[in-house]
Amino acid sequence: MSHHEHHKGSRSLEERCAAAGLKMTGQRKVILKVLDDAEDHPSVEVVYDRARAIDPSISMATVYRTLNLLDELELVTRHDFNEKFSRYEVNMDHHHHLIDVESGEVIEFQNDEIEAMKRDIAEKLGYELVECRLELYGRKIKKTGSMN
Amino acid sequence: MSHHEHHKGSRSLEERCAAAGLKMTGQRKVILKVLDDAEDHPSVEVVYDRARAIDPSISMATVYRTLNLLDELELVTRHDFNEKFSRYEVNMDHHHHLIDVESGEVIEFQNDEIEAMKRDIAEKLGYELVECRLELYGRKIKKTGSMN
DNA sequence: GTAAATGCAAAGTATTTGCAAGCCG
DNA sequence: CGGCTTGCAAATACTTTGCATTTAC
Repeated sequence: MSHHEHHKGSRSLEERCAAAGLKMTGQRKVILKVLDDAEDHPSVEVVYDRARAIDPSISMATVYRTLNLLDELELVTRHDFNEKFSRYEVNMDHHHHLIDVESGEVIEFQNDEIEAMKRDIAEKLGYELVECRLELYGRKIKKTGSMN
Repeated sequence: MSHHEHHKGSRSLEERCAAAGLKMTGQRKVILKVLDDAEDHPSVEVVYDRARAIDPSISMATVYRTLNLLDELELVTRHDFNEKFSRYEVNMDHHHHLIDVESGEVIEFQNDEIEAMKRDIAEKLGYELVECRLELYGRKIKKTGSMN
């Protein structure tokens, strides 16, 4: 299944923003739709491009301001995958990322054992876990035997 | 024990750099010493300040160039702890970080179970684990009962 | 109507780089 | 000596911001 079909209560970003009291301007709607539709982890630049494809009047500043706003509201998550810019993703279910070091492809995964272990480790160090970031960087394993 | 007393074969950064064929200029020696002595995870700015305290002629550009060089040689590790700048750390034993969200304090930890699990997850996704990044962000737990 | 949001351009930060001069090996 | 290093300042790259204008509610 496509992983961005609003599992989380089936509320679109737009609905969640409206609920937060944000004014729904035309530009905002477009940016939110772009984010909602994204199946990847777009950079600001990419969000900007996709938004402009719908409404060319949208400015970079608005994209930045909107993303910062959404980040503060915790409606999106900002990622720094060892690049010089940020990537964004709508905050749906909690998960981590495996980044293909060769292609840059990002794969999402989730693992309950890891979740428990993280909380455990933090606790043992005297901390309550507030947030966390786990990124695996890997190289695709070539299958041997069935060489196609 | 202080964790930077050269466990890794007891070789100082300077020795490891010389072995890599780098020219040992005065500035470089100072920067390497600053890094070797650091018990924390200093930003470029901090490395710069500490280096200048020893030799005021050292420039920011040199600090940046040196850190990039060391990073390429994998003699230091660059971290992005959700700040707008990078922090560096001498590459000793493998470990992860717990960052105190209130004070910014960074605590190092290591856990074999997590290591195994990481490799496992990557493999199940068809990847060979090349690198990884695990950061826990937490809030210090206040002890109840013994209120001091 | 009013506060919030926008576009533009200018400013800000962190980092990199071109170039002439300096220094290690 | 020759090439790696350095300092300086200018250039980059990403992001933020001041301000006048527009817009949602």
